[in-house]
Amino acid sequence: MNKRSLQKEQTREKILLAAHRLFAANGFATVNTHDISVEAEVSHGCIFVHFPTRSDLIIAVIMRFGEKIAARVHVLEEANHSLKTVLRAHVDIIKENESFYTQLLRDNTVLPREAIVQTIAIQSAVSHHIGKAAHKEIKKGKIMAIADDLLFNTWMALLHYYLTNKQLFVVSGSVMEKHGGKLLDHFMKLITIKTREA
Amino acid sequence: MNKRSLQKEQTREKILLAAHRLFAANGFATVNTHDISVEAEVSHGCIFVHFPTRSDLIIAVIMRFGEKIAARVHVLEEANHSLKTVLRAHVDIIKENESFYTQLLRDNTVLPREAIVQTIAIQSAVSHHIGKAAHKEIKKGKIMAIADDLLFNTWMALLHYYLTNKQLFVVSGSVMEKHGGKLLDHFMKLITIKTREA
DNA sequence: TTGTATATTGAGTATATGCTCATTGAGTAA
DNA sequence: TTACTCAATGAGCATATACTCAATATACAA
Repeated sequence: MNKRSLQKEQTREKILLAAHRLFAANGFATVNTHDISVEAEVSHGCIFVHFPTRSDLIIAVIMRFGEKIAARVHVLEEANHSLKTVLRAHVDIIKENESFYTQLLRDNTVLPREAIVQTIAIQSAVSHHIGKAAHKEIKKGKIMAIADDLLFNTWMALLHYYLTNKQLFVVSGSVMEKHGGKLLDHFMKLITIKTREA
Repeated sequence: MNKRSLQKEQTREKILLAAHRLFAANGFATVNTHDISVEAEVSHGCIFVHFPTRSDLIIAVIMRFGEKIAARVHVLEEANHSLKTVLRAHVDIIKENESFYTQLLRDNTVLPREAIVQTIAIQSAVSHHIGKAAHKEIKKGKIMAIADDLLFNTWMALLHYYLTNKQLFVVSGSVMEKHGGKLLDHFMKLITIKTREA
């Protein structure tokens, strides 16, 4: 690979990273291509050399994010984790990417179609692992028999509610950091079958 | 009141109703003032005679919506309803205003600050009634002892998740119509204390 | 009936922003 | 060294859209 195409690759990378940072901080709707070019320290026109349209750039940033998350989720595949372990890992993955993930939820309606498909794909992967772990514990009689979709949706709903309404729960910083553990315990308590002692 | 100011009032009303209809159908971010003037059958400039800025119009529409909901919620005040009855009423109120309410959730980030305050006020009113009904049933030992905020947030989270991700649950029409009952039963099952028979 | 007040109009302005393209200059191959 | 290639530039274009304002039409007061 020669110096020229290496340089091009690096510029593309700078733009992607700058866009990711700005989207995570300010959302997809408010960040414009000019802001991105300044943050990436390239000219405005340079953006369009690498990405034909603003939408294409957004899609590229989200696709890359999706791959990163997918790789993280994939680690759950091998081992035979308990439901609580899987959910804790889920919280951790979100925590590591909280800003960007939150904007993805908040600005979902203004995203290009391909980007929305990607966000759904991420959730499907998570759903698979949660469903698998839940099944085992339902069989063992540890947790209540709840339809797959309701169990998953209730968990996702809780996380998404805290993320998208962040301002209600923390002044600044990570919601998952502050409330993730509590949410996990709460959810487990709701679905666990209480065995009466004595 | 003379004919002239009556006419003015009617025009203002036409604009508010038209804006409400378009916002409910297409969201706050995508509907522009021109579309609203066409829907209201007034000139574009007329919008700004009644509302100095687009934001002011949005705030007016949302304030009116908030008052409408508050009046509906207020009915719960008097009687000594069970938690399930209160939640069912909540689902019904949302169902009656589902399109607009959903857009309010979806476009929350692009709304003017005053409008966001209003949406929080609506939720506070509901929260109050749910909390009151829940307390009684916790005392009676019918439902689990869960912190007020977690109980309310879990319920809101479920509803909001189904509303904002509508496309996952219905092809068209009302999500609450189709899933409201199921969600209610599911939530009650989660928080109810299971008494072992025999 | 006539003059004034005002609700409404719609062409026009200001601005934001995605996108283009002729130009530049550094890298590459002969 | 020289001719060519192409990544990068940034001034400029096209469009969308919130908002203005002089002109108009209608209601009201005398």
